[in-house]
Amino acid sequence: MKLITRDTDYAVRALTYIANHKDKTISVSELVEALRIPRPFLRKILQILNKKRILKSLKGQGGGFNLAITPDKIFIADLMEIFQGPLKINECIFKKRICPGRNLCILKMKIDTIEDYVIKQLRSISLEVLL
Amino acid sequence: MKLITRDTDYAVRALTYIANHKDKTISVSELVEALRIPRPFLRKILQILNKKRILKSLKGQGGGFNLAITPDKIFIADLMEIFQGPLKINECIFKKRICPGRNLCILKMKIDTIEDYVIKQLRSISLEVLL
DNA sequence: TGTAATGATACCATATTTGTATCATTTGTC
DNA sequence: GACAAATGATACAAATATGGTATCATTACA
Repeated sequence: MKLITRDTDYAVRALTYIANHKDKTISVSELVEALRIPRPFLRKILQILNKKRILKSLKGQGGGFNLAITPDKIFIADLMEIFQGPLKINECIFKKRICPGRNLCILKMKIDTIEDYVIKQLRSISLEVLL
Repeated sequence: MKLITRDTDYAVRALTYIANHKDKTISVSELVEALRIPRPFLRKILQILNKKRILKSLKGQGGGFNLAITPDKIFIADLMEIFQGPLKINECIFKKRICPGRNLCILKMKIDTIEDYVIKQLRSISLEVLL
């Protein structure tokens, strides 16, 4: 059961590193060196974060990445949504079918309650909290 | 993000059906008919539940399954453990590595807190509650 | 003894996750 | 301007997990 996947995890690591060196533009090479994350995979992740306006990139010699927004505005929940899709803990099993009975509806309700709590928590964890 | 996988879901459905007909021995055929679950897959699931002493089986003509324990002693968390492995929401990403910094430890602690809540909730949902 | 049931087990298909490879584009430096 | 160092875009591939099949053995009732 994976709440946080590898790419989200890598994103957190990269972002915390970048946040901890906020005066400097950080290249992929430096991140690979520091975090030991497979280079092409990390590049893909950073490119996504750039597109999502969480990082901004500088091309060319001496280029690399900086935070596009302050760490208190970046939440774990955001990163999870970016890399793992919508925050639905219970990726609904009942989707393509007629819900086959009240009993499972009760279960669904209970799972939904749990889900609400989890999402609320995830939305409260900012990058700043982790620094 | 899937909290409950298909096999756990099918197990819940089968068990609720069996629980709702507790005087009768329920065959795979009847369950397939009632629940529209692929037969060989359902069989596998029922066999596992039998091994785990949640169902008891009767072989031969007129055979099938009955609950081995009362519905108030069967919890969603149990079924999830059977079909999805240990209840670790955060199937630890830090496992095979040296934890690379305090920041991620903080994240881990926060996730652990969420996890404790979720597991506690799941352990409180019995089959009886769903009937 | 035949048949209707489950037990055990090996296999297969598909989707997701994780990671790779390659070429195009931009930009600083000589 | 040419070169080199960086990211952008994108297609591909390996590994794993999930969902499902197939088959033969075993049991037990009629």
